[in-house]
Amino acid sequence: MSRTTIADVAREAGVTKATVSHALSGNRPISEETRAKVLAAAEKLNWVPSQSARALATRRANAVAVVLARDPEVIANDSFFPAFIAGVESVLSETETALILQVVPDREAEERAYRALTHGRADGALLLDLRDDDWRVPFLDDLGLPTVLVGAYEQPTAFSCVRTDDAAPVREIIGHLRAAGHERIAHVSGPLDYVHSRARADAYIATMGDDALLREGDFTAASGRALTEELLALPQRPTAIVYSNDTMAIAGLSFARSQSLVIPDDLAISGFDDDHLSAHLSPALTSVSSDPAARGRAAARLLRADILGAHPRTEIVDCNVVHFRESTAAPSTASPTVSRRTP
Amino acid sequence: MSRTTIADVAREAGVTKATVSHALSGNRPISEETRAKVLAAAEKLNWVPSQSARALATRRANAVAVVLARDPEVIANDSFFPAFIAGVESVLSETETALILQVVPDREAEERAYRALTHGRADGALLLDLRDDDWRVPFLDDLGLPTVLVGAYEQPTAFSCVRTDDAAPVREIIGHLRAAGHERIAHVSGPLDYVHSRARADAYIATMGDDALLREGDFTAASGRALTEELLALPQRPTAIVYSNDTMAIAGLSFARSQSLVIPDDLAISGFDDDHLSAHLSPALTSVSSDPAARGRAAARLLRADILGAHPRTEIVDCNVVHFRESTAAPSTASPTVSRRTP
DNA sequence: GTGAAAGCGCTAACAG
DNA sequence: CTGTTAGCGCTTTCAC
Repeated sequence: MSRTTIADVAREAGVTKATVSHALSGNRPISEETRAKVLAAAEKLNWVPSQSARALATRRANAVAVVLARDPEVIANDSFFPAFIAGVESVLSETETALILQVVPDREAEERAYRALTHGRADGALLLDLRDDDWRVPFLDDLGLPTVLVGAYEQPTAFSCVRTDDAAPVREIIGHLRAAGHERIAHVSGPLDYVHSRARADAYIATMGDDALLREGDFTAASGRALTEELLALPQRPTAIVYSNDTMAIAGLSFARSQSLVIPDDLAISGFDDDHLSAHLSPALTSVSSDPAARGRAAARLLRADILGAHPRTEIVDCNVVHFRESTAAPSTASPTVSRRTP
Repeated sequence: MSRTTIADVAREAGVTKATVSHALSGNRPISEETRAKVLAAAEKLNWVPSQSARALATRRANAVAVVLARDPEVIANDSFFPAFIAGVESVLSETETALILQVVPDREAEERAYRALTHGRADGALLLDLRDDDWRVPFLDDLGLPTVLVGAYEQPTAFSCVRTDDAAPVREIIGHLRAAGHERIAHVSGPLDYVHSRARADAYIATMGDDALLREGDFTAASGRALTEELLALPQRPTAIVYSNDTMAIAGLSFARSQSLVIPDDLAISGFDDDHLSAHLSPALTSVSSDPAARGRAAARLLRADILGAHPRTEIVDCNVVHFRESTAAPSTASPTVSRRTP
């Protein structure tokens, strides 16, 4: 392992440890000459400062954390997460900051995880899957851990926040469906205590005027199927269903088909998240893409600023784009189109 | 932050720091009575040992790393990765071990990342996306970082390895296609320097007898489309194409359709990885599921053992299952079937 | 501009 | 069974 330490480098360069340290950090003026000597020695000995020693001395871990309290199966089927992480990483790597990922089974484990992280493992955290009145927000505030909320958290908070407008695409889809003559438009939401599910459902209710055709799912294929079955069994069945993710939409589409309904003639369908395969389904699925990587980048930048002591702020990353495809096309419509950016 | 230290707890409990340390670690016999006092004090002061101090003292980071040198877009569209990580985490969380994720743009950055990790950030690494003669293998060996290879690495190595049999499902699919009367069966592979692409392509060549209809793609939809176009333009076009992932298969399927070919009547198609939407396509896509979570768990367990000083060993996680669906069904075949485990 | 020395918070000999 | 004493490898005052 790391047998060579800063002392070896100092000896090799003929200076003291302090000089080596400063030559690398630039925290105090160093003559060009000695700096060169130090760098040469470091290079020669192939030395890299120990992160753990540095973390202890500076009280900074140079790492941020994402703790996920999700079922592994849900993680595996989520198209948002990997792209989000990729975005986060692209920013963190600029400053040699590591990303610590932790998946926990329950709340107790999650609290323990955050406590451990706070004490020397991470300098900040990214909070996903926000819920109304999320317990983690005051908890992390208490812990004093810099945190960025990803999602439209409504309660007052001192944390930075990356939001998107989830309502606009819902309004746009419903508008599109209505223009095509649809009146009985249903919505299959995600769990309504998630703020993003809630925002979409609220936009649906506001646009439709009531929640008679709203059904609460849980983002799994199973719930998409079950709720579609329920909706199609209504005396006045809906002619269109707006789903809160692609997985549920596909499951619903399959079920509707198994009942000999033709999509979109008998039933129009739209999803959310724009899974990379959705455009290739047949019929191609109308969905909302949301540039998770852009949101990851924004979140990472805000967190970095917060850790450095900046004032928390909210950034709106408006990247939701509705892709209208065959699953909502009127029978005559030929080629799929992409809408402009949602306003 | 962590203002309370082990000294505070020791004072509160009326013992020394060493006793506190051992009361928690169990590294030496402690009377039930003092242990209780210590735990009570720790609880009261809400103390959690500092990871960075512990890491420095024990020369162990209690973390393992995964470094990914991939394009963010590829990460976002990969169905293997999130499930694999979830599996890894399920094992790591048992021992409070953190997972450090790092995405790097190029080889230079990757080397730096591994160097930094070795020095106090991580105790081991998981290597994905293995290539023939992968430079990382000797490099990490040099660094002395315990490592587990995920994939069928063929060169001699002192590292532990989690392998699967990628050849068996390819043979099974080709056998199935031949039984259905197909003779001109093509293969669109991933980059052939990836060991898993290579293994699948080799199985294809061995089974077919030649590589006349083998085309090398890069796992992206664009390459799937382009190579399908190329294959379908042949004087004697193939009647079946075996793709090395679902993304390329779907892109190929879309293209074939745009040429008015009927799937599977005019062209049979199969994928790999069994994306969660693949079963819902129309026609449903024949694909190979490989339980990435199981492989993640196996890799994490091997790595933990290696870090503890166990002898490296190779574990075969045989979890590839071919799901025969409509895209390879003979026109008459009614319902999709699932094969037995590949032998 | 550089050196010397004192920690950061914990673990691990070594005593007793 | 418990206390004492050194460090782990770095950063950071404080002198010079």
